[in-house]
Amino acid sequence: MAASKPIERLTLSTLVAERLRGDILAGTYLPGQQLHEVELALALGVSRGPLREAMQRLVQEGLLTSIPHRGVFVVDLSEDDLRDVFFVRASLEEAAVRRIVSGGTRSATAKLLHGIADRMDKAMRAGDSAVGGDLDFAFHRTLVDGAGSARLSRTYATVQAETRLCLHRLMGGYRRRADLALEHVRLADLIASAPLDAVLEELHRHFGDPAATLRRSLKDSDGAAEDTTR
Amino acid sequence: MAASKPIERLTLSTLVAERLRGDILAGTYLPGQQLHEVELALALGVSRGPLREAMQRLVQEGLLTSIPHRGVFVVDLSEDDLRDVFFVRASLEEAAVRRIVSGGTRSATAKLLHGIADRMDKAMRAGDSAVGGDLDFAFHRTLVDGAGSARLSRTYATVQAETRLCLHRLMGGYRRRADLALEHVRLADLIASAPLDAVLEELHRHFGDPAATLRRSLKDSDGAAEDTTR
DNA sequence: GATTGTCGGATTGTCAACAATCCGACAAGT
DNA sequence: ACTTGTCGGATTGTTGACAATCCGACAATC
Repeated sequence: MAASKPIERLTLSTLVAERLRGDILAGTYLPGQQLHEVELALALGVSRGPLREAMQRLVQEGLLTSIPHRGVFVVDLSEDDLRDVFFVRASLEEAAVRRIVSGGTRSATAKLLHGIADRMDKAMRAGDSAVGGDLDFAFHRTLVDGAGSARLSRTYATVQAETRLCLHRLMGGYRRRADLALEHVRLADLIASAPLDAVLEELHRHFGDPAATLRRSLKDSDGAAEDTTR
Repeated sequence: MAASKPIERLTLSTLVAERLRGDILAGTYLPGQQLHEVELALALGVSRGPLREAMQRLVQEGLLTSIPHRGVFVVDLSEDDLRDVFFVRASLEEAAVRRIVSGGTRSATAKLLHGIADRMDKAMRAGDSAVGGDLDFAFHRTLVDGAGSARLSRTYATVQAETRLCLHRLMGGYRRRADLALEHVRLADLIASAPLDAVLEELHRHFGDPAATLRRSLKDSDGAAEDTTR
């Protein structure tokens, strides 16, 4: 007999949090939009208690903001927020890279990253930006997971969620760029065997300058296939 | 007339979260201890709803862990947890140092840090380890705050809280070491004007090896004035 | 016209009651 | 003796009702 995992129990508040997180990240709600408890509880078929608990979680994750006695609102991220998100994301990814390159997970991580980069290349060639975008996120998440630090990964998840919000809010979504997948392949190559400095340099190049990316994005609002970093 | 700040509204759940956080960090509850909702709500004079919301927050902060239908427990941190906490803390502090040294907050941050280090020195000379310990935490928090990143500071706060838990759980509290305050003075000096590499090197030295620190702490359980890092 | 005061409606915050879950103790069956 | 089934008690999870808060609209006053 195969060994089994314990059955995972999920409270209603957990399920509600997951649903809301997905909807927020999918852009279902406008930035700054208020989530009305009574209306939302009715729509989800739950009472307000678990909904409040769920929203509390998302407030902690940075996706919602709560004003006592006024309500809970979807965050409205500014250009400064974008800069901050990118700064923290970059810091976390760098920390992960430092650990991966100096530790025992280097080749395993590179292998996973190569897998994702290849699938991302295929998706891009097939013109499927949505899948490509998801794989882009997965690439970076896998990179951070490669450090083997639960807390680093958990922190990264929240910041990555905010990145998605920034994409919707400030940049009009994930955009395809011709060589984006190849950049990821290159990163995976470097992570496999390059010196730390070379990896970090490429990572920096890969991120670019968030503000400049934003400005280009706003100028090219009719979609000139310009880069949007993840 | 002086300009006034808006009056801050606090929900009961916020107040409960703050109280619980303080009590947990003060070691009021044993590692792994269950917090019983009915009993605790009675003791705090609130209903279970706000208490549940508060506990949800602390679960997100990593101080509590929730098992559906079983209850909420104070986290029981292992040696691996200690390593992880220290790794993430160090990563965040490094990221802060990189930004401070390359940005415009260098001298202001160093000034604040010097102030704290001096007060810490005085407290240590006066034999007041508790104040010294609090100042030690404040030093590092101020260092991270100097990066001017709200998200970095917020993340650091949660990891620092876990550090305090580790101290209680695994190391028997904050211990005084003769030259600890001077180490902080030295760090503040380096942050004021040294090259990045020198600052980072001293920061690494300052942290030491968490596992070795733990082992020394367990061996010296009768208190040989050995270092406990923050 | 500007300022102050009042009120009602919408919404959030809290509470207490009931439902659901889980675990341990005990009984029954093999 | 070991395994399976049942039940009760303790606790958590959810619900709906009531309390509290806030804001905007409107009236009254200067």
